[in-house]
This record gives sequence, C-alpha cells and structure tokens, in this order.
Amino acid sequence: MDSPPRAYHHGDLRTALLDEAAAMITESGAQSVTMRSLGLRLGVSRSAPYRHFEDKSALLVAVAKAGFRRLGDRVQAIGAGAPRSSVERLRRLGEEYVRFAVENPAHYRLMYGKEALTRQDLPELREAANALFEQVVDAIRAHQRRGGIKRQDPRVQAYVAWSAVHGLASLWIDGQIQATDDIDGLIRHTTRTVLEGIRAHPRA
Amino acid sequence: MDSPPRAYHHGDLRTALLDEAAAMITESGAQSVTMRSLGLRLGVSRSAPYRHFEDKSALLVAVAKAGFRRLGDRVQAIGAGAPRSSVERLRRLGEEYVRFAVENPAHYRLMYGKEALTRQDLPELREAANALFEQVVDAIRAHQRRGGIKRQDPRVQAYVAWSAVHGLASLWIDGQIQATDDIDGLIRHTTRTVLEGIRAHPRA
DNA sequence: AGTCGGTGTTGACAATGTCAACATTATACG
DNA sequence: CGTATAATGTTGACATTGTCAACACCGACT
Repeated sequence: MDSPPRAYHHGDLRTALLDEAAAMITESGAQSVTMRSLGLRLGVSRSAPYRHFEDKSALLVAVAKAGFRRLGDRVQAIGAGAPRSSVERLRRLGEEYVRFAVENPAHYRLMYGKEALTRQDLPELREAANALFEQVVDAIRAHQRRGGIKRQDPRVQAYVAWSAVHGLASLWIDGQIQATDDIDGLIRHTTRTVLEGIRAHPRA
Repeated sequence: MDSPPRAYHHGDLRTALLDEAAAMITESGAQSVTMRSLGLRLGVSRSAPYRHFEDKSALLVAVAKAGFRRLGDRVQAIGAGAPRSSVERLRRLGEEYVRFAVENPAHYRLMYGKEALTRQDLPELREAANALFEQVVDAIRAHQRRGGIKRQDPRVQAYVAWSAVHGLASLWIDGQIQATDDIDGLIRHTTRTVLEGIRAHPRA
C-alpha cells in the first residue's frame, strides 16, 4: 500500500517482472527480453507490464539498478569485513568487481552498455553507478590515510582504478581476452599493477 | 569483378551504404540505423542493402571493422613516426586510443559494445580487435627490449594496459566520468600510471 | 451495496527486418 | 551486334515487437 505496489490480481507482478527479466537476461541476453515473452512466462498478457513500468526501457533500467545494488552490496561487504590492510581491501574490491561482471556478464553489460535503453532515465542509472564509484573513492582515501599511496586527488586515482577493472571486465565479457588465459590470475595481476602504479606515480 | 562489387545501378551502393551507416551512427547512434532510412537517404529502396549485405547485422559488422581499420592505422602511424623512446611511443599509443574513442563515441561503442549485432560474424570482429591488440603487444615487447619494463609475458602486460585505456574510453563514452573533469589530463594520467605499474611490478 | 482506483486483457497500429516474386541493367559470349 | 545470364534494384507481403486505447475485473473504502 506504499511505494512497492503489493499483490492484487497477480501477487506481486512488479517484482516478478524484475526477477523474470533478470533471469531472461542471464539466460539469453537483454535482447531476449520482450514484453510479450515476459508476460507469457509470468502468465499475464503482453501489456500487463505497462501497469508497473512506463515502457520497456524503464523496466530494464530498474533491472540494471538492481544489479548496481547487488554489486554495491558485495563491494560494501568487503569494507565491512575483517579489518585487513587498506591495500588488501582495495585489491579485494577490484577483484570482487571484476568477478561480479564475469559471473553476470549479460547483467553487467546491461548496467553499463545500455544495450536496449533509449530513455532519459539514464541519469538515474548514472547515479547508481556513481554511488558505486564513491565506494572506490572512499577505499582510496582510506588507503591514502594509511600512507599507502601519494596524496593526490583520490578521485583521479579512483578513475584510473575503475577504468582498469571496468575495462578488464568488459573485454572479458566481450570475449576479447583469449579463453585460454587464466582470468583469475589476470584479475589479480591487473589490480596489483594499478596499485603499484598509483603508489609509484610521481606526478599529479 | 572481384571482391569489392563495383558500381552497377547505383554507382557503388556497397561503399555508399557503409559510409552512410557510419555517418548515421556518428549523428545519432547505432539504433538510428535502419534499413529503410538507409535506403531513403541513398535514394534506393528499403531492401536494396540486402544485395550487398546478408542482413543488418552483417552491415554493422562491416562498419565496425572499418572502424578497427581506422583506429589501427592511427596506432600504426605512431609506431612508424619519429623514433621516439619506447615509453613515449607506448604513452602515445594509449592516448591516441582513447582519443579515437572520445572523438567517435558511437562508432567505438559499436565496435566493442556489439549493440545491434546478433550474428556469428562476431568472430570476424574479434579478429579485427585482436589485430589491434597485437599492436599493443608489439609496442610492449619493444619497450621490454629497451629495458623499460620487467620481462614478463608481454601479453599479460598488454592486457592490463588495454584494459585501462578501453575502460577509460568506455566510462567516458557512457558519461560515467564527470563532465567537469579534464579528459585529456585523465588520459595522460591513466597511461602514465599503468606504465609505472608495469615497470615497478615485482611479480609475474 | 456501490463507487473508484488499481490491475489485467484484448484489439489495433506503426515501425522494422526480411523474404519472395518481379523488373531492370550490365556484362559475357556467340 | 544481339542475346543470355547474372548482378542489382523494386514492390508486396508477413511476422515480430513496442505501445496505446477501450474495456473488464477486483479489492478497499464509504
């Protein structure tokens, strides 16, 4: 009876739609999500989703936002975990980030690739991504306080780190990295290299 | 009479299609490219493109490949230029790479994002991307020979470098990097950081 | 009981990718 | 030079899809 519209005819179509869409994305990519097939799989008709989402893009944006929330939680759990060293926490953050992408390729693609999104809800999505980014910035700041790296603009350092992990994730998802390679090793190597680069970098 | 089908009725519809599609992509994104509008803008009918490309995806793949060729040429020009130091060449390579993406966002997105591509021509695309990657590997090898960095697997180091520039380019294109930021400075900073990281990294 | 808004359904429409049948034109070949 | 043949382009048609409008149903509140 408040923000999340509860069950009426169906039970809770809104969340069912989000779940089913996410499942379909995982199974066969964002392209496979169609209003009609969604309805079919949920036992409702094709235009039922329009009672809960303005249009298809809005639905997908909601799914993507849920993805950001999941990833954000995973990242946050690292900070909240056992008080390891700040370097270790940064490493874990990067590794966890890429691992999420590798485990949920289609979902990750939707989050950043904006594959089927054509609305101006996009600011909303960018905001969700931004919240995630701020967690990276915070981790960098903490590391700075511990004296692990140069005290330059943490935001800039965070951009570099984010670029590296996001790039690695994207390349892997798109199959650009030879399948024979050891992705876990590459993930570790990448995060370490960036951390070394940030530590040693002499100029702002 | 050989691989590139010459002008018949139209003049050279095949290349005209590629050019026009690229223009439309630049103007308003890959989504705006439609068989019908393509025909309209070129004064032919909607299904004329089918005489030159198997389907829409094949056409877009061809456009993307042309993009890889352009970017590859730009990168190669750096290697062929004045014999600067190997570090400087690597820096330039990274900077040029991101600059291309920033200047041709929609085209770059098509090349890697596979936005509207649904075929198995994708191996062909991956190959084009791979050729580009090999140029990075070569530049890293050259730098290794000059003693600039540790002599570990150049391929792994190249992946790290590629991830960083590709990630930065993607984030920028997707508007994830605050517009107030100085992108050129960020590009330079990123490439330098990665180079430092590769140099200093102690473990394989 | 009756009203009303929330929810779901069906019918319809436009846009699009694509194929088949047909038309036209360039090129090869006698 | 004239015709056959393949390359190129056109039109008609169809299925899929997103979306809207008109209608139907159902639960809550008076």
